[in-house]
Amino acid sequence: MRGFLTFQILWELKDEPLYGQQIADRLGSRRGSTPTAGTIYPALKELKERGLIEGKKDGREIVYTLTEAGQEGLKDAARYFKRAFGYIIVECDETGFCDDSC
Amino acid sequence: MRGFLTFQILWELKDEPLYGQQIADRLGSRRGSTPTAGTIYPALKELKERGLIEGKKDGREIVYTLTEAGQEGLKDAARYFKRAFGYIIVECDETGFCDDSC
DNA sequence: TTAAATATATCGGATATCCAATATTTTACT
DNA sequence: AGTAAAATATTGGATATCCGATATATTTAA
Repeated sequence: MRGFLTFQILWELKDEPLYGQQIADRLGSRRGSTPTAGTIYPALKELKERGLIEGKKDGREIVYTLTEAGQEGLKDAARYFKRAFGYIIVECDETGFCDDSC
Repeated sequence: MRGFLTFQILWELKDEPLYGQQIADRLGSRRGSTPTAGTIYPALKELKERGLIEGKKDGREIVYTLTEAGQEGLKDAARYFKRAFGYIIVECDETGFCDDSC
């Protein structure tokens, strides 16, 4: 997995199919700022070309789902992500370091 | 905070001073591959120029510590990181999705 | 006091990331 | 049908990221 954007897209598709704008909106609610069209569609295109997601046209939307390879890829990426960065989240919670109180 | 590298460097310095190679080795043990000299030293230089860390020469090593601004910056970055990506770690743990058993 | 090892430093370049701007397609509404 | 809105798509470019190669300085060991 290269970037966090594609990883996070796969993650959002883990449990339910979504179309482009929905994905962008969800990432926006996580990150604080919503990825623009120029960000999200090239990322979806790349994931499709790599065979990790597939899109099905539904009206004016294209609904994406994980392929078999996408589920495997997501699993690998999630394991890596957890191993590489999980300790930060854990330590945040355990020590209260991330609490944004005054 | 821009990248995850600088964020992770600050995080490693949170509790104890470290010098460059130590930082690289720690990130290596987290990530699986150790950042090279061409990666770690420019990153340290940038953090120093932004006033987030300061280095003190100790023999042939330069031991870095967080500045006041660095602690604040780390706190902000950690909060963002947790909000943007923490749910992935949490869900990994709760659902067992990241378990790398067969 | 050389020689090897360790740590730091910098430069060039390949690749990744992401956005603004623009365009096209499709649907919804009148 | 005609218009507005929504979703998708693409391009160009600015910036970030990171490594390989190379170089310098310091320490340790022979």
